[in-house]
Amino acid sequence: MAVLPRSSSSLELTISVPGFSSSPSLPSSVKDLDINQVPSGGEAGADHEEWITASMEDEEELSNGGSGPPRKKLRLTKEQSRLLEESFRQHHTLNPKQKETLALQLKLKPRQVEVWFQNRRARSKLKQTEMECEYLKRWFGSLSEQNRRLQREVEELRAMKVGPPTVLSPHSCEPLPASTLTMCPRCERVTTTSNATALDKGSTKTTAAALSSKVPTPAL
DNA sequence: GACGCAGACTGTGTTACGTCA
DNA sequence: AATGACGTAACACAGTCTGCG
Repeated sequence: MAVLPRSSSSLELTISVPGFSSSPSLPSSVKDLDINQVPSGGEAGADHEEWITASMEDEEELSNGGSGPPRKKLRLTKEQSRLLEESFRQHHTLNPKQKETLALQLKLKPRQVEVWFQNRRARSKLKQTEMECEYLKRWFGSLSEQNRRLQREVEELRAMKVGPPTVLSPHSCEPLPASTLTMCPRCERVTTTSNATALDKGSTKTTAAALSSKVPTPAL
């Protein structure tokens, strides 16, 4: 049997939350979390996994005999789960040939392999969505805090009646009137109404704060 | 008994393919 | 021969049910 590669081409979600990179309050499950990682830890009854019910190979017609026996449920063995996970890491969908091969290998029915992959895809997606939700909540909190800081700074500057920040024009090396500086509300880039490049080397407190605190786009 | 996990099922939408007028 | 309508099978997905620990 071929040894499957460890590194996967599967879904990988790496999250770094601005301002939370080393926060002790940030659960390690959120930062750098790989949802494809098989949860480790002592599985209850680790080796007892057998078919909880009798093997289902020869009784697929029994389950729907009108008032037949209740739906039976198998429990995959650790080895079966491991192989399925490895396969899932390689590709999230199976073509009929792969499904058949895997089913033979696992001594399962192709339908069971198919169902397992369907569930695995669905639950991966669910986990990913939950993580993204959590991430966005934290990001929102970070941005809110940043917004408060900036508002406070603006208030302080207003209270001090500090003159507008001085920015040198890259062309003339003359100070630009700060009244031409604007903050784009959508992209949060500082621009000037008269010369958009004027701020490239801006060094005032306000602009430096605005630029250094610019939050990177989340890599989701 | 409540709860979460995971295997299984159901309903629906999409796509590919064959048939026929 | 080319084309569009139609039926069917296979598949993926979302939602749900349900057995089990």
